[in-house]
Amino acid sequence: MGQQLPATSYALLGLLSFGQSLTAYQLKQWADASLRFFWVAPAMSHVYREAARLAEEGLVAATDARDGGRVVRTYAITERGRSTLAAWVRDAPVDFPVLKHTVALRLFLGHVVDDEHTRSVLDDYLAALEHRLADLRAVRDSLGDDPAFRSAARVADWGLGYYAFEQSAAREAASTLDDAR
Amino acid sequence: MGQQLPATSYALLGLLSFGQSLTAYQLKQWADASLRFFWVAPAMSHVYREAARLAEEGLVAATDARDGGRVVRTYAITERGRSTLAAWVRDAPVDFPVLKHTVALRLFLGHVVDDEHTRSVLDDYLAALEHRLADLRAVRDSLGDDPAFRSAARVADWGLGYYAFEQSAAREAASTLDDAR
DNA sequence: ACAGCCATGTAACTCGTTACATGATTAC
DNA sequence: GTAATCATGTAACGAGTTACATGGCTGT
Repeated sequence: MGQQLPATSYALLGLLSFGQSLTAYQLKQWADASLRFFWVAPAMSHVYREAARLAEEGLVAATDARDGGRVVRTYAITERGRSTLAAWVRDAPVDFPVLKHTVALRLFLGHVVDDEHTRSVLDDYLAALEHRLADLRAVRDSLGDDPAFRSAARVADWGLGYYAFEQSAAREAASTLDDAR
Repeated sequence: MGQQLPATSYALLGLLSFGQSLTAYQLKQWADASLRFFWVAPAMSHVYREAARLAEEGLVAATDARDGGRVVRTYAITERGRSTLAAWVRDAPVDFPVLKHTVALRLFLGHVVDDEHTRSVLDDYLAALEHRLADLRAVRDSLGDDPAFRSAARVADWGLGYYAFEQSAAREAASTLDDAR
């Protein structure tokens, strides 16, 4: 009956709160397609460990099914899981987002290299942003205005705004670099 | 001659690249005042460990001075440290920022609670943002337009823009919650 | 005298990663 | 047949945290 799980556990538990039962493998896929935009996408082995822990805590129920020659383990959220999750979403104190922004760190240390190098880091970042933005846009489109995914859609919109901001900030930083010459 | 250090090591090494020698304690203070806005602020004990490692690698040089009855260990970046840092800033592949955004996660899971609870999470977040923004604004002001801190100032501006974006995104999310009623 | 900050670390632990290992199913 | 994907895990490690422990200096 351990409480106060790490946030990643709640994140995975949360993926099971949308109604479907999922295998650890599928959980990882959903994490890559959704959590990744505002949270860390946990490694496969991490997902297996977390799923096992949630099952131990009784927050999810595991069902083994035989699919031909192999056994597939599927997880479903339990009543207790649902209420534990709700309590966390409702009552946890807000904690401030943590950013691990390597590009910003390298910009911060720009004085140790020539500006053209920093400039090219920003260009690479802008290219990477383009890809992420396309991925997220696809996710957002798939959510549509289905009321079941309204909360997810809100976060997707937030993410789209964030990426757009990152683009403009990177472009702005690049232009101040160009001005400096 | 270990290479490819974790980014946090480069971050701390980078704090020593601004010209001053610092104790581990001061390193922690500088990290809290600067890195914190776009990177994790490492725990005190973490800083001590990293400082020791950097010294072992020859990237920083430690000097012990006697200050009355106690010994104070001060770190300065070495030539090798400076070139290692520059090589990382210049040549490391861009890696995409990772966000650990608990508020977004809770918004994502909004369907498990009543909207008013999600709404209050957003309000708490807006209040926290206000504080952060004030802190960062003070940092930004202290940098002025001193050319020695031009790169740092660019990142501070980026951060200010980010917090402003977060405010507008949180307000927007809050207003779609209100509309839903 | 006492509080609060400066200063330095160690120990134990958790989170999260990469590497390793295995094997069944599906599509070409 | 063979490659890709589905599926499940273990082992070893590294990053980062909190708790613990110590003691000097500084201001009131």
